[in-house]
Amino acid sequence: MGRPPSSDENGLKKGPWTPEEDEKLVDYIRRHGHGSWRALPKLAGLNRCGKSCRLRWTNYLRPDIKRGKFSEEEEKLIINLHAVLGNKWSTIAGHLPGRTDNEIKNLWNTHLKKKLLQMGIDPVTHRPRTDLNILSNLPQLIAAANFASTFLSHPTMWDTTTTAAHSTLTAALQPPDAAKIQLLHHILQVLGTGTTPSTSTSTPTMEAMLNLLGLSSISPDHQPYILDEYLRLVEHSRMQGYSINGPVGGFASQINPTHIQTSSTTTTTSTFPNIEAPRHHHQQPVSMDNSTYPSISSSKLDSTNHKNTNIMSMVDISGYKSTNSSASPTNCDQLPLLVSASPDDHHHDMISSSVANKNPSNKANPNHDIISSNPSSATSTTFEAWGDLIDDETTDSYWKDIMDLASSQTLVNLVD
DNA sequence: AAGGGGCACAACCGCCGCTGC
DNA sequence: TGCAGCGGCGGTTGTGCCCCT
Repeated sequence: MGRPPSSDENGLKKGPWTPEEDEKLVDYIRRHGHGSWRALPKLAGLNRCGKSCRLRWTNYLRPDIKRGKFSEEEEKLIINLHAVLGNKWSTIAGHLPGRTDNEIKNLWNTHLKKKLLQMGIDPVTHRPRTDLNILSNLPQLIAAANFASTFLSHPTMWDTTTTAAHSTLTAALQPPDAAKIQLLHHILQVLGTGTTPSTSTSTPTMEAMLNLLGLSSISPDHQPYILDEYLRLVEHSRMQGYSINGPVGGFASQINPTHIQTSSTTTTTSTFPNIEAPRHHHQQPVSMDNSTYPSISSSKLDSTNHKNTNIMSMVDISGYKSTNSSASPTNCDQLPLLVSASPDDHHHDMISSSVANKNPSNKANPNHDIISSNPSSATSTTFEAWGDLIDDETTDSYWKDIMDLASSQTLVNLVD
């Protein structure tokens, strides 16, 4: 462990300390105190720089150092303190007798950070991870994708506003992003059922589907139409050669219209007539086929019976709610407070964390009250949400994080 | 049994702020 | 007031160990 023995340009030794050096240092400090660290090495007969001696003493040789595994209480305390103080390791260490800042820093970087990430908590902000904020926007994003698909298929529907959205969305739906769409489907599938298609025997209700897709604010008259588009998008992805593997395919098959149920009735195949039978527009890309929507006139959702089975509420970050009102350093029984994950916070988080990176003193988090995420109050429009996503220069990292997330059981745990 | 990857952690590096001259 | 020295701090690196394949 440590580094190979080496020396700097002044001939001073660097690297791991030998037992002899340790003994010399301890012996000297016991008899004389450390005094000036700069002068100490010479006086103690050490061929080290003062800084190296100081670090060795404070991080390793000090007699009051408690070594060994951190207890669960200590870990909780560190998390709580970090929520309040940020990366002020020395201050945090001051609250843990016998522990050094270096030790705590190492523990944080190798252990606690991952632990929080696994819990879906951003270790920097101690808020629900921003990718989860993105996830809270996914219904809107998917709805936007559906609209895009709609516009692609119905140029006559375009007006100046939608044309702009269309071009944005068309770009967003280019092949490289088909994989993203597939991933979105996958995630939504997980969010929607809390299980994988291969193991799920449940069928989503129409209400659940609509909420899942963020369509609750859309006129009920148009909802089946949009849903149809959604399924068409899935099919389109298939047709484009972006194989919709298990989960996504399972998702689509789960939405078999013959099994979609409203809260009180089972819809008939007339809602999605193009699902069961081979659909002519499956034979070509979504792009300009304006002969679709055979179902539009006949498909009517029972809008009077629109029970709001809000699937997204299942991933409401209120699940993270902490009951304490302040993250007191002395309260180590609870995990640190978490704050709003409302989509509005997203960019704010990005900015503040960016500022925090410049100014460590800003890393400390105020003890905000928790506001549960509310997809309905998300980014003002679906197009804006989509635009935000695809315009954001950090999009790639979001996707990476989402992929990480999707590959873990975190979401399932959240839903649970 | 061997190799590779991840983890743990000691140690180094560079910057910042305080203090004394 | 400005500057230099020093201590302290946070970030990063490098290496041995351990576990898994």
